[in-house]
Amino acid sequence: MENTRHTETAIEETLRVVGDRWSILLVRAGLRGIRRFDDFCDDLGIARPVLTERLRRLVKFGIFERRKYQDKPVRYEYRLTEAGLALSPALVALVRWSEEYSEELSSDVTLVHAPCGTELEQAFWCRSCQSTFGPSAVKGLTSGIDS
Amino acid sequence: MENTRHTETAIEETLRVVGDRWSILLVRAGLRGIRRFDDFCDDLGIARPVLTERLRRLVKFGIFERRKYQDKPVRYEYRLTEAGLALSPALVALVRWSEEYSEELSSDVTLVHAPCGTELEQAFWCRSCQSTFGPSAVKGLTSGIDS
DNA sequence: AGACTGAGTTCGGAATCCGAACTCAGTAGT
DNA sequence: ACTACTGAGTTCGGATTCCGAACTCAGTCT
Repeated sequence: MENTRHTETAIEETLRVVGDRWSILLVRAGLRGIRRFDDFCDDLGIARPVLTERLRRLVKFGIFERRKYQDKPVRYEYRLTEAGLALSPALVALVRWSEEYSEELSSDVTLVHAPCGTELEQAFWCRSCQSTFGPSAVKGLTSGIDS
Repeated sequence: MENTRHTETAIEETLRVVGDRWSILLVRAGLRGIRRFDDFCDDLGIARPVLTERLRRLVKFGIFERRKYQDKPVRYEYRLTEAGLALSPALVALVRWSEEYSEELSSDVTLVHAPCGTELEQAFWCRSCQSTFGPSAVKGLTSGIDS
């Protein structure tokens, strides 16, 4: 059995940035087109000081970009960067999980394939095999899951 | 523009369970085969009282199962349930994101397609079109993202 | 002049987090 | 029988983070 002691892996690092109660929600709000401080604030119900700090951090890590959109009174808005948009697969995975496993509470918008309206599934894609596959065929993720 | 006021959507609910600094890491440890209290504890470096509370919560929400594995001194371990395993796509998405966008720090194990060893990609799958597609073709996720 | 807007800051108190030390039942060694 | 050890937690006090409510500050609108 190999030893994976505490060398601060990449996901650990990532989750230190994005793994709190608000960050993913902020990304989602960003995807929904929200850009301004007050809008984030009352869409999510996040406390203002926390929002300030969270946005600053997400900007620092390149997930949002703070952009001036007006001069007269200087005003800034927050937009997702490419890296921020790239979090959408993770978000989709979470949305799908909640649809499937969180019985309680209102169901969200069901995600569909835009061209045809079919509910989507999520898969991994192997470029060289030209095929899709599920989590159990991913090496490096699990180890010794039986029952 | 529609109004998505505060009706506590499914992801919000989900992130209240899983969206803290430790829960996803615990799921990942579970996937790596870790099951016992002390092992979680020193694999992740999480404080004991926090681990206790977190595991209790994850059990309550059906992500882990607390199972007795010994009687003499009664001992319990924690195993991922089906719902817990179903979080792996989200985890994979995060791992892939960190590989791609978190330059700093040691890179993790690269995830590969087990049969052939090719680095995997993640995609959405439309059963009716029999094709894969990316986030931009998902309706219900974004709205008005331009640049 | 007075009210309003947007993007924050500044409070004080409440909830969480942390590490270190302790508990408790049983087992192993001498 | 005495001591040490194991695993799964609890109990502490102190540090950090969170929260809502109220405030600021520049500029605009009426």
